[in-house]
Amino acid sequence: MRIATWNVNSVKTRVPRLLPWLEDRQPDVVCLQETKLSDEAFAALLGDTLNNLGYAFAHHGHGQWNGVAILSRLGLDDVERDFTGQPQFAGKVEARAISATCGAVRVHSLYVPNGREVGSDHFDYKLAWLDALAAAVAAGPTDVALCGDMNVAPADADVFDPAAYLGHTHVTPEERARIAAFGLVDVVRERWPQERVFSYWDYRAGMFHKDLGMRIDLVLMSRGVADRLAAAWVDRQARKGSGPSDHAPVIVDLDSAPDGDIGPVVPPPSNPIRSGRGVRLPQSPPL
DNA sequence: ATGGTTGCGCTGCAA
Repeated sequence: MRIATWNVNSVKTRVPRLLPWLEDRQPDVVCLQETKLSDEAFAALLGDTLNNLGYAFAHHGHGQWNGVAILSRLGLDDVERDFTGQPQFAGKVEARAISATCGAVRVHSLYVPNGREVGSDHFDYKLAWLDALAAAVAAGPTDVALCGDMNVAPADADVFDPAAYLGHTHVTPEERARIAAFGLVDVVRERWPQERVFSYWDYRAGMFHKDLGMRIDLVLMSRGVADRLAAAWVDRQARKGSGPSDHAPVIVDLDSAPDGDIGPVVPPPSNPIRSGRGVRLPQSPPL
């Protein structure tokens, strides 16, 4: 089971990158963020194409800003738009969260508020949003994957220069405490504990070329799901070339569930992180 | 090449 998450920064603009990427990477479940479309526009743009590729999909968007989706060819059940207690901003619940059950895992596609400036109304909104999400997830199924643009770098190693971010959002103790409070496994960092691995690079000033980025697109899994990990990596190829998003996809492969309800039963390896079993693409270093 | 970029949507804001 291959799960991917990608902030595409406008799915309409990104169609020429998204469709070849789906063909190349063959993800079973895809979480998209910043689609910037209404549900109707998303269905009109991609509905037939996705169905022909074997994906069911659920989209949640109001157009122009935000917008999230889940694509799945392993089932897409009990779709929920927003989450219980989701805070509003400027009097509105924004389209930043959608969840569904795919292959016995409760999958969330999330676009956490940016926060803008530390101490701003938007920053308070970000913290409240993460608190409410944690409560909602805790009340839900045990086997869970939070996927998306969390807009938080969990540790100093997740930014190119911690000093450059002092006083900025994405790195404050308050934001990092919210990520830790989920009590979930950050699977890319667990798999690559010492590597320089980013998922976002500003478009400006040649930041990607110089590999000056941040790791803010995360896959956070409950322990039982993370124990099935076969691979976890950032697909930097998707950030290269013409017309990329400013974010790269994160791709996670899971071995079959112990109950064998997805494909053949495979006993869990004694060390699933290092075994490399089930890898369908080379475990290239994240650079 | 005297250059912070891109997307949305039409003016400047959000990221």
